[in-house]
Amino acid sequence: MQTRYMPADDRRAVTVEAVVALAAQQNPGDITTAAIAAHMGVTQGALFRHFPTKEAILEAVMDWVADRLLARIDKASHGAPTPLDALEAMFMAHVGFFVEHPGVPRMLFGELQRAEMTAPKRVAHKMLRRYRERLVTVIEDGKSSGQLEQGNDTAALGTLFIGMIQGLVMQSLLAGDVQLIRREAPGVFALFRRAVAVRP
Amino acid sequence: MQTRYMPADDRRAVTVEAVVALAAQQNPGDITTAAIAAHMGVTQGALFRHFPTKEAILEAVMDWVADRLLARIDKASHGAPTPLDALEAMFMAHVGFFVEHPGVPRMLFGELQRAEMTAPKRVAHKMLRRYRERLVTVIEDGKSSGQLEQGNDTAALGTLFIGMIQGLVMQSLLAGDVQLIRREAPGVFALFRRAVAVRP
DNA sequence: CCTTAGATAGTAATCAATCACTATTTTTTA
DNA sequence: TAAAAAATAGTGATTGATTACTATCTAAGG
Repeated sequence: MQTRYMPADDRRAVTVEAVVALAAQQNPGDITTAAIAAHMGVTQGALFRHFPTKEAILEAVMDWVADRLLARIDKASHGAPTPLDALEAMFMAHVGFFVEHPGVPRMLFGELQRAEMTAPKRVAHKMLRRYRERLVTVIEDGKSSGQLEQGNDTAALGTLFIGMIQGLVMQSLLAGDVQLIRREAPGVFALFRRAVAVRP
Repeated sequence: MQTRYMPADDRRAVTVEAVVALAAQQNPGDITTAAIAAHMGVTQGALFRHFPTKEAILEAVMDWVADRLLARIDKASHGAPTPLDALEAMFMAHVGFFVEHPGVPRMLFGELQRAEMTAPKRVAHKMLRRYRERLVTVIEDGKSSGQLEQGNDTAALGTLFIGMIQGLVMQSLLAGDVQLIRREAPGVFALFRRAVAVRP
Protein backbone atom coordinates (compact mmCIF):
# COMPACT_ATOMS: atom_id res chain seq x y z
CA MET A 1 0.00 0.00 0.00
CA GLN A 2 2.98 2.21 -0.35
CA THR A 3 2.27 5.34 -2.37
CA ARG A 4 5.69 5.79 -3.82
CA TYR A 5 7.05 9.15 -4.76
CA MET A 6 7.61 9.76 -8.41
CA PRO A 7 11.03 11.00 -9.58
CA ALA A 8 11.11 14.57 -10.79
CA ASP A 9 11.74 13.79 -14.44
CA ASP A 10 8.86 11.35 -14.58
CA ARG A 11 6.63 13.85 -12.88
CA ARG A 12 7.48 16.42 -15.49
CA ALA A 13 6.57 13.99 -18.25
CA VAL A 14 3.33 13.06 -16.55
CA THR A 15 2.48 16.75 -16.21
CA VAL A 16 2.99 17.37 -19.91
CA GLU A 17 0.83 14.40 -20.79
CA ALA A 18 -1.88 15.63 -18.45
CA VAL A 19 -1.97 18.97 -20.22
CA VAL A 20 -2.13 17.31 -23.64
CA ALA A 21 -4.95 15.08 -22.44
CA LEU A 22 -6.89 17.99 -20.96
CA ALA A 23 -6.48 20.05 -24.10
CA ALA A 24 -8.31 17.34 -25.99
CA GLN A 25 -11.36 18.03 -23.88
CA GLN A 26 -11.34 21.75 -23.26
CA ASN A 27 -10.10 25.13 -24.40
CA PRO A 28 -6.36 25.25 -23.58
CA GLY A 29 -6.69 28.77 -22.23
CA ASP A 30 -9.09 27.50 -19.61
CA ILE A 31 -6.81 24.77 -18.30
CA THR A 32 -5.90 25.66 -14.74
CA THR A 33 -3.04 24.36 -12.67
CA ALA A 34 -5.66 22.87 -10.36
CA ALA A 35 -7.14 20.91 -13.27
CA ILE A 36 -3.72 19.65 -14.34
CA ALA A 37 -2.93 18.52 -10.81
CA ALA A 38 -6.30 16.85 -10.39
CA HIS A 39 -5.78 14.93 -13.62
CA MET A 40 -2.45 13.71 -12.25
CA GLY A 41 -3.85 12.81 -8.87
CA VAL A 42 -1.75 15.29 -6.91
CA THR A 43 -2.52 18.57 -5.22
CA GLN A 44 -2.19 21.84 -7.07
CA GLY A 45 0.77 23.07 -5.07
CA ALA A 46 2.77 19.95 -5.93
CA LEU A 47 3.12 21.12 -9.54
CA PHE A 48 5.32 23.97 -8.46
CA ARG A 49 7.89 21.54 -7.08
CA HIS A 50 8.75 20.69 -10.68
CA PHE A 51 7.92 23.83 -12.64
CA PRO A 52 8.58 27.40 -11.52
CA THR A 53 5.53 28.82 -13.31
CA LYS A 54 2.56 27.75 -15.34
CA GLU A 55 4.20 29.21 -18.41
CA ALA A 56 7.11 26.82 -17.89
CA ILE A 57 4.64 23.94 -17.98
CA LEU A 58 3.24 25.16 -21.29
CA GLU A 59 6.74 25.57 -22.63
CA ALA A 60 7.51 21.96 -21.71
CA VAL A 61 4.35 20.91 -23.51
CA MET A 62 5.43 22.77 -26.64
CA ASP A 63 8.85 21.13 -26.46
CA TRP A 64 7.17 17.76 -26.20
CA VAL A 65 4.99 18.54 -29.21
CA ALA A 66 7.88 19.81 -31.31
CA ASP A 67 9.98 16.73 -30.62
CA ARG A 68 7.26 14.21 -31.30
CA LEU A 69 5.65 15.85 -34.31
CA LEU A 70 8.89 16.63 -36.13
CA ALA A 71 10.26 13.15 -35.42
CA ARG A 72 7.08 11.70 -36.83
CA ILE A 73 7.07 13.61 -40.09
CA ASP A 74 10.80 13.04 -40.51
CA LYS A 75 10.35 9.31 -40.16
CA ALA A 76 7.46 9.41 -42.61
CA SER A 77 9.32 11.37 -45.26
CA HIS A 78 12.50 9.32 -45.02
CA GLY A 79 10.67 6.12 -45.77
CA ALA A 80 9.08 7.45 -48.95
CA PRO A 81 10.40 6.54 -52.41
CA THR A 82 9.62 9.86 -54.14
CA PRO A 83 9.15 13.49 -53.03
CA LEU A 84 5.44 13.40 -53.76
CA ASP A 85 5.11 10.22 -51.74
CA ALA A 86 7.10 11.93 -49.01
CA LEU A 87 4.66 14.83 -48.93
CA GLU A 88 1.76 12.44 -48.70
CA ALA A 89 3.46 10.45 -45.95
CA MET A 90 4.18 13.64 -43.99
CA PHE A 91 0.60 14.70 -44.42
CA MET A 92 -0.79 11.41 -43.22
CA ALA A 93 1.69 11.29 -40.35
CA HIS A 94 0.51 14.69 -39.22
CA VAL A 95 -3.10 13.55 -39.50
CA GLY A 96 -2.27 10.51 -37.42
CA PHE A 97 -0.61 12.65 -34.80
CA PHE A 98 -3.75 14.74 -34.54
CA VAL A 99 -5.94 11.67 -34.15
CA GLU A 100 -3.78 10.50 -31.26
CA HIS A 101 -3.47 13.93 -29.67
CA PRO A 102 -6.43 16.09 -30.67
CA GLY A 103 -5.57 18.62 -28.02
CA VAL A 104 -2.26 19.51 -29.59
CA PRO A 105 -3.43 21.73 -32.45
CA ARG A 106 -5.68 23.55 -30.04
CA MET A 107 -2.68 24.33 -27.88
CA LEU A 108 -0.52 25.23 -30.86
CA PHE A 109 -3.03 27.62 -32.39
CA GLY A 110 -3.74 29.01 -28.96
CA GLU A 111 -0.09 29.78 -28.33
CA LEU A 112 0.59 31.08 -31.83
CA GLN A 113 -2.33 33.48 -31.56
CA ARG A 114 -0.84 35.19 -28.56
CA ALA A 115 0.39 38.70 -29.30
CA GLU A 116 3.28 38.85 -26.84
CA MET A 117 6.24 36.59 -27.55
CA THR A 118 6.04 34.20 -24.61
CA ALA A 119 8.38 31.26 -24.13
CA PRO A 120 5.81 28.66 -25.23
CA LYS A 121 4.96 30.72 -28.31
CA ARG A 122 8.63 30.93 -29.18
CA VAL A 123 8.93 27.16 -29.09
CA ALA A 124 5.80 26.73 -31.19
CA HIS A 125 7.03 29.29 -33.68
CA LYS A 126 10.39 27.58 -33.97
CA MET A 127 8.69 24.25 -34.56
CA LEU A 128 6.58 25.71 -37.35
CA ARG A 129 9.68 27.17 -38.95
CA ARG A 130 11.42 23.80 -38.87
CA TYR A 131 8.31 22.16 -40.24
CA ARG A 132 8.36 24.54 -43.20
CA GLU A 133 12.06 23.90 -43.77
CA ARG A 134 11.34 20.21 -44.12
CA LEU A 135 8.53 20.93 -46.55
CA VAL A 136 10.71 23.23 -48.61
CA THR A 137 13.44 20.60 -48.85
CA VAL A 138 11.07 17.92 -50.08
CA ILE A 139 9.37 20.30 -52.53
CA GLU A 140 12.66 21.46 -54.00
CA ASP A 141 13.71 17.82 -54.33
CA GLY A 142 10.51 17.12 -56.20
CA LYS A 143 11.01 20.07 -58.50
CA SER A 144 14.54 19.13 -59.46
CA SER A 145 13.59 15.49 -59.98
CA GLY A 146 10.86 16.63 -62.33
CA GLN A 147 8.04 15.13 -60.28
CA LEU A 148 6.66 18.47 -59.14
CA GLU A 149 5.75 21.40 -61.35
CA GLN A 150 8.67 23.81 -61.36
CA GLY A 151 6.64 26.97 -61.91
CA ASN A 152 4.89 26.77 -58.55
CA ASP A 153 5.94 28.99 -55.68
CA THR A 154 7.57 26.83 -53.01
CA ALA A 155 6.61 29.10 -50.13
CA ALA A 156 3.00 29.13 -51.30
CA LEU A 157 3.05 25.34 -51.43
CA GLY A 158 4.21 25.26 -47.84
CA THR A 159 1.43 27.59 -46.79
CA LEU A 160 -1.13 25.51 -48.66
CA PHE A 161 0.15 22.30 -47.07
CA ILE A 162 -0.12 23.67 -43.57
CA GLY A 163 -3.44 25.37 -44.29
CA MET A 164 -4.81 22.10 -45.59
CA ILE A 165 -4.12 20.49 -42.24
CA GLN A 166 -5.49 23.46 -40.33
CA GLY A 167 -8.71 23.31 -42.31
CA LEU A 168 -9.14 19.61 -41.67
CA VAL A 169 -8.32 19.94 -37.99
CA MET A 170 -10.80 22.75 -37.51
CA GLN A 171 -13.52 20.75 -39.22
CA SER A 172 -12.83 17.72 -37.06
CA LEU A 173 -12.86 19.73 -33.86
CA LEU A 174 -16.08 21.48 -34.85
CA ALA A 175 -17.77 18.22 -35.71
CA GLY A 176 -16.55 16.80 -32.40
CA ASP A 177 -15.38 13.81 -34.40
CA VAL A 178 -11.66 13.17 -34.41
CA GLN A 179 -11.93 10.36 -36.94
CA LEU A 180 -13.51 12.71 -39.47
CA ILE A 181 -10.06 13.90 -40.45
CA ARG A 182 -9.14 10.33 -41.47
CA ARG A 183 -12.09 10.18 -43.85
CA GLU A 184 -11.61 13.64 -45.34
CA ALA A 185 -7.84 13.73 -45.57
CA PRO A 186 -7.39 11.63 -48.74
CA GLY A 187 -9.79 13.79 -50.75
CA VAL A 188 -8.07 16.96 -49.71
CA PHE A 189 -4.63 15.57 -50.42
CA ALA A 190 -5.79 14.47 -53.86
CA LEU A 191 -6.48 18.13 -54.61
CA PHE A 192 -3.05 19.10 -53.37
CA ARG A 193 -1.54 16.47 -55.61
CA ARG A 194 -3.37 17.90 -58.62
CA ALA A 195 -2.02 21.33 -57.75
CA VAL A 196 1.61 20.34 -57.38
CA ALA A 197 2.32 17.38 -59.64
CA VAL A 198 3.51 17.86 -63.21
CA ARG A 199 0.79 17.21 -65.72
CA PRO A 200 0.77 13.79 -67.31
CA MET B 1 -19.72 71.48 -23.54
CA GLN B 2 -22.26 68.93 -22.45
CA THR B 3 -21.11 65.33 -22.66
CA ARG B 4 -24.16 63.74 -24.20
CA TYR B 5 -25.24 60.21 -23.53
CA MET B 6 -25.04 57.75 -26.35
CA PRO B 7 -28.18 55.81 -27.35
CA ALA B 8 -28.17 52.12 -26.48
CA ASP B 9 -27.95 50.81 -30.04
CA ASP B 10 -25.00 53.04 -30.83
CA ARG B 11 -23.30 52.00 -27.64
CA ARG B 12 -23.70 48.37 -28.57
CA ALA B 13 -22.10 49.03 -31.94
CA VAL B 14 -19.24 50.94 -30.37
CA THR B 15 -18.69 48.07 -27.94
CA VAL B 16 -18.44 45.53 -30.73
CA GLU B 17 -16.00 47.72 -32.61
CA ALA B 18 -13.90 48.13 -29.48
CA VAL B 19 -13.61 44.36 -29.12
CA VAL B 20 -12.67 43.93 -32.78
CA ALA B 21 -10.04 46.63 -32.44
CA LEU B 22 -8.61 45.14 -29.26
CA ALA B 23 -8.48 41.67 -30.79
CA ALA B 24 -6.14 43.05 -33.45
CA GLN B 25 -3.63 43.80 -30.73
CA GLN B 26 -3.98 41.00 -28.21
CA ASN B 27 -5.17 37.50 -27.55
CA PRO B 28 -9.00 37.60 -27.56
CA GLY B 29 -9.15 35.41 -24.49
CA ASP B 30 -7.25 38.04 -22.56
CA ILE B 31 -9.61 40.90 -23.42
CA THR B 32 -11.26 42.02 -20.20
CA THR B 33 -14.44 44.00 -19.79
CA ALA B 34 -12.30 46.69 -18.20
CA ALA B 35 -10.14 46.89 -21.32
CA ILE B 36 -13.18 47.09 -23.58
CA ALA B 37 -14.66 49.87 -21.47
CA ALA B 38 -11.37 51.77 -21.35
CA HIS B 39 -11.11 51.60 -25.12
CA MET B 40 -14.58 53.12 -25.33
CA GLY B 41 -13.91 55.80 -22.75
CA VAL B 42 -16.49 54.58 -20.24
CA THR B 43 -16.26 52.75 -16.95
CA GLN B 44 -16.35 48.99 -16.75
CA GLY B 45 -19.75 48.84 -15.10
CA ALA B 46 -21.34 50.82 -17.91
CA LEU B 47 -20.98 47.88 -20.29
CA PHE B 48 -23.50 45.92 -18.31
CA ARG B 49 -26.20 48.50 -19.04
CA HIS B 50 -26.22 47.22 -22.60
CA PHE B 51 -25.15 43.61 -22.31
CA PRO B 52 -26.20 41.17 -19.60
CA THR B 53 -22.91 39.25 -19.66
CA LYS B 54 -19.52 39.29 -21.30
CA GLU B 55 -20.56 36.31 -23.34
CA ALA B 56 -23.39 38.38 -24.81
CA ILE B 57 -20.81 40.93 -25.93
CA LEU B 58 -18.83 38.24 -27.71
CA GLU B 59 -22.00 36.94 -29.29
CA ALA B 60 -22.73 40.41 -30.64
CA VAL B 61 -19.23 40.54 -32.06
CA MET B 62 -19.73 37.22 -33.82
CA ASP B 63 -23.03 38.48 -35.25
CA TRP B 64 -21.26 41.55 -36.52
CA VAL B 65 -18.56 39.41 -38.13
CA ALA B 66 -21.04 37.02 -39.74
CA ASP B 67 -23.06 39.85 -41.26
CA ARG B 68 -20.11 41.75 -42.64
CA LEU B 69 -18.03 38.86 -43.90
CA LEU B 70 -20.87 37.01 -45.60
CA ALA B 71 -22.15 40.22 -47.20
CA ARG B 72 -18.69 40.87 -48.49
CA ILE B 73 -18.11 37.48 -50.10
CA ASP B 74 -21.64 37.50 -51.50
CA LYS B 75 -21.06 40.83 -53.16
CA ALA B 76 -17.74 39.61 -54.52
CA SER B 77 -19.12 36.40 -56.00
CA HIS B 78 -22.16 38.04 -57.56
CA GLY B 79 -20.05 40.42 -59.55
CA ALA B 80 -17.91 37.68 -61.09
CA PRO B 81 -18.45 36.48 -64.65
CA THR B 82 -17.53 32.80 -64.10
CA PRO B 83 -17.50 30.40 -61.13
CA LEU B 84 -13.72 30.32 -61.01
CA ASP B 85 -13.62 34.10 -61.05
CA ALA B 86 -16.23 34.03 -58.29
CA LEU B 87 -14.02 31.80 -56.15
CA GLU B 88 -11.09 34.11 -56.68
CA ALA B 89 -13.20 37.17 -55.87
CA MET B 90 -14.49 35.53 -52.67
CA PHE B 91 -10.96 34.63 -51.72
CA MET B 92 -9.64 38.14 -52.26
CA ALA B 93 -12.66 39.62 -50.49
CA HIS B 94 -11.92 37.47 -47.47
CA VAL B 95 -8.28 38.50 -47.59
CA GLY B 96 -9.34 42.14 -47.72
CA PHE B 97 -11.61 41.66 -44.75
CA PHE B 98 -8.72 40.25 -42.76
CA VAL B 99 -6.48 43.18 -43.68
CA GLU B 100 -9.11 45.60 -42.39
CA HIS B 101 -9.92 43.57 -39.30
CA PRO B 102 -6.95 41.41 -38.33
CA GLY B 103 -8.49 40.70 -34.95
CA VAL B 104 -11.45 38.89 -36.43
CA PRO B 105 -9.85 35.55 -37.32
CA ARG B 106 -8.24 35.48 -33.91
CA MET B 107 -11.66 35.79 -32.33
CA LEU B 108 -13.20 33.28 -34.72
CA PHE B 109 -10.56 30.62 -34.15
CA GLY B 110 -10.67 31.36 -30.46
CA GLU B 111 -14.40 30.81 -30.29
CA LEU B 112 -14.42 27.79 -32.58
CA GLN B 113 -11.76 26.11 -30.47
CA ARG B 114 -13.92 26.21 -27.39
CA ALA B 115 -15.17 22.78 -26.35
CA GLU B 116 -18.52 23.78 -24.85
CA MET B 117 -21.13 25.10 -27.25
CA THR B 118 -21.39 28.70 -26.09
CA ALA B 119 -23.62 31.27 -27.76
CA PRO B 120 -20.74 33.02 -29.54
CA LYS B 121 -19.41 29.69 -30.79
CA ARG B 122 -22.84 28.80 -32.10
CA VAL B 123 -22.93 32.01 -34.13
CA ALA B 124 -19.43 31.43 -35.47
CA HIS B 125 -20.27 27.86 -36.35
CA LYS B 126 -23.39 28.92 -38.20
CA MET B 127 -21.42 31.50 -40.14
CA LEU B 128 -18.89 28.89 -41.20
CA ARG B 129 -21.69 26.60 -42.34
CA ARG B 130 -23.21 29.36 -44.43
CA TYR B 131 -19.80 30.18 -45.82
CA ARG B 132 -19.39 26.58 -46.95
CA GLU B 133 -22.86 26.58 -48.50
CA ARG B 134 -21.84 29.52 -50.66
CA LEU B 135 -18.66 27.76 -51.67
CA VAL B 136 -20.50 24.58 -52.55
CA THR B 137 -22.97 26.48 -54.72
CA VAL B 138 -20.23 28.18 -56.70
CA ILE B 139 -18.23 24.99 -57.05
CA GLU B 140 -21.21 23.00 -58.29
CA ASP B 141 -21.95 25.79 -60.74
CA GLY B 142 -18.42 25.56 -62.01
CA LYS B 143 -18.62 21.80 -62.37
CA SER B 144 -21.81 21.84 -64.39
CA SER B 145 -20.57 24.66 -66.57
CA GLY B 146 -17.48 22.61 -67.33
CA GLN B 147 -15.06 25.15 -65.90
CA LEU B 148 -14.11 23.06 -62.87
CA GLU B 149 -12.97 19.46 -62.88
CA GLN B 150 -15.96 17.25 -62.17
CA GLY B 151 -14.05 14.47 -60.48
CA ASN B 152 -13.02 16.55 -57.48
CA ASP B 153 -14.76 16.21 -54.15
CA THR B 154 -16.77 19.37 -53.51
CA ALA B 155 -16.55 19.11 -49.72
CA ALA B 156 -12.79 18.66 -49.92
CA LEU B 157 -12.57 21.75 -52.11
CA GLY B 158 -14.44 23.73 -49.47
CA THR B 159 -12.07 22.51 -46.79
CA LEU B 160 -9.06 23.39 -48.92
CA PHE B 161 -10.43 26.86 -49.65
CA ILE B 162 -10.97 27.65 -45.99
CA GLY B 163 -7.68 26.05 -44.98
CA MET B 164 -5.89 28.15 -47.54
CA ILE B 165 -7.14 31.28 -45.82
CA GLN B 166 -6.36 29.91 -42.38
CA GLY B 167 -2.80 29.17 -43.42
CA LEU B 168 -2.29 32.63 -44.83
CA VAL B 169 -3.86 34.32 -41.82
CA MET B 170 -1.70 32.39 -39.39
CA GLN B 171 1.43 33.28 -41.30
CA SER B 172 0.50 36.96 -41.36
CA LEU B 173 -0.25 37.01 -37.65
CA LEU B 174 2.99 35.21 -36.83
CA ALA B 175 5.02 37.58 -38.98
CA GLY B 176 3.24 40.49 -37.32
CA ASP B 177 2.69 41.83 -40.81
CA VAL B 178 -0.91 42.13 -41.91
CA GLN B 179 0.03 43.11 -45.44
CA LEU B 180 1.95 39.86 -45.92
CA ILE B 181 -1.31 38.12 -46.77
CA ARG B 182 -1.78 40.49 -49.71
CA ARG B 183 1.58 39.50 -51.14
CA GLU B 184 1.21 35.78 -50.57
CA ALA B 185 -2.43 35.34 -51.48
CA PRO B 186 -2.09 35.34 -55.29
CA GLY B 187 0.55 32.60 -55.27
CA VAL B 188 -1.55 30.38 -53.03
CA PHE B 189 -4.69 30.94 -55.05
CA ALA B 190 -2.79 30.07 -58.22
CA LEU B 191 -2.18 26.63 -56.70
CA PHE B 192 -5.84 26.28 -55.85
CA ARG B 193 -6.71 27.17 -59.42
CA ARG B 194 -4.40 24.45 -60.72
CA ALA B 195 -6.10 21.97 -58.42
CA VAL B 196 -9.67 22.77 -59.40
CA ALA B 197 -9.72 23.98 -62.99
CA VAL B 198 -10.21 21.58 -65.87
CA ARG B 199 -7.00 20.92 -67.71
CA PRO B 200 -6.48 22.89 -70.88
C1' DC C 1 19.31 11.41 8.77
C1' DC C 2 18.47 14.28 5.45
C1' DT C 3 16.99 15.16 0.92
C1' DT C 4 12.94 15.54 -1.61
C1' DA C 5 7.90 14.66 -3.10
C1' DG C 6 3.82 15.91 -1.65
C1' DA C 7 -0.06 17.79 1.45
C1' DT C 8 -2.28 21.62 3.61
C1' DA C 9 -3.56 25.96 3.95
C1' DG C 10 -2.99 29.87 2.83
C1' DT C 11 -2.20 35.05 -0.05
C1' DA C 12 -2.53 38.56 -3.41
C1' DA C 13 -4.26 39.73 -7.69
C1' DT C 14 -7.60 39.70 -11.24
C1' DC C 15 -12.03 39.87 -13.17
C1' DA C 16 -17.03 39.58 -14.23
C1' DA C 17 -20.94 41.17 -12.30
C1' DT C 18 -23.81 44.10 -9.02
C1' DC C 19 -25.65 48.05 -6.77
C1' DA C 20 -26.71 52.51 -5.03
C1' DC C 21 -26.59 56.75 -6.74
C1' DT C 22 -26.13 60.73 -10.17
C1' DA C 23 -26.67 63.02 -14.63
C1' DT C 24 -29.04 63.55 -18.78
C1' DT C 25 -32.89 62.75 -22.13
C1' DT C 26 -37.46 61.87 -23.22
C1' DT C 27 -42.27 61.70 -22.22
C1' DT C 28 -46.31 63.04 -19.79
C1' DT C 29 -49.38 66.30 -18.09
C1' DA C 30 -51.32 70.52 -16.10
C1' DT D 1 -45.45 75.08 -23.45
C1' DA D 2 -43.22 74.67 -19.16
C1' DA D 3 -42.89 71.90 -15.21
C1' DA D 4 -43.02 67.22 -13.47
C1' DA D 5 -42.19 62.44 -13.99
C1' DA D 6 -40.19 58.57 -15.97
C1' DA D 7 -36.82 56.31 -18.44
C1' DT D 8 -32.22 55.79 -19.64
C1' DA D 9 -26.92 56.23 -19.55
C1' DG D 10 -23.11 56.37 -16.74
C1' DT D 11 -20.16 56.42 -12.32
C1' DG D 12 -17.65 54.51 -8.67
C1' DA D 13 -17.26 51.39 -5.26
C1' DT D 14 -17.80 46.70 -4.01
C1' DT D 15 -18.28 41.66 -4.08
C1' DG D 16 -17.58 36.90 -4.66
C1' DA D 17 -15.32 33.68 -7.31
C1' DT D 18 -11.30 32.11 -9.48
C1' DT D 19 -6.44 31.45 -10.03
C1' DA D 20 -1.37 31.38 -10.00
C1' DC D 21 1.76 31.04 -6.69
C1' DT D 22 3.87 30.36 -1.76
C1' DA D 23 5.07 29.20 3.16
C1' DT D 24 5.07 25.61 6.26
C1' DC D 25 4.59 21.06 7.71
C1' DT D 26 4.75 15.71 6.91
C1' DA D 27 6.52 11.56 5.48
C1' DA D 28 8.91 8.46 2.19
C1' DG D 29 13.22 6.38 0.95
C1' DG D 30 18.07 6.01 -0.08
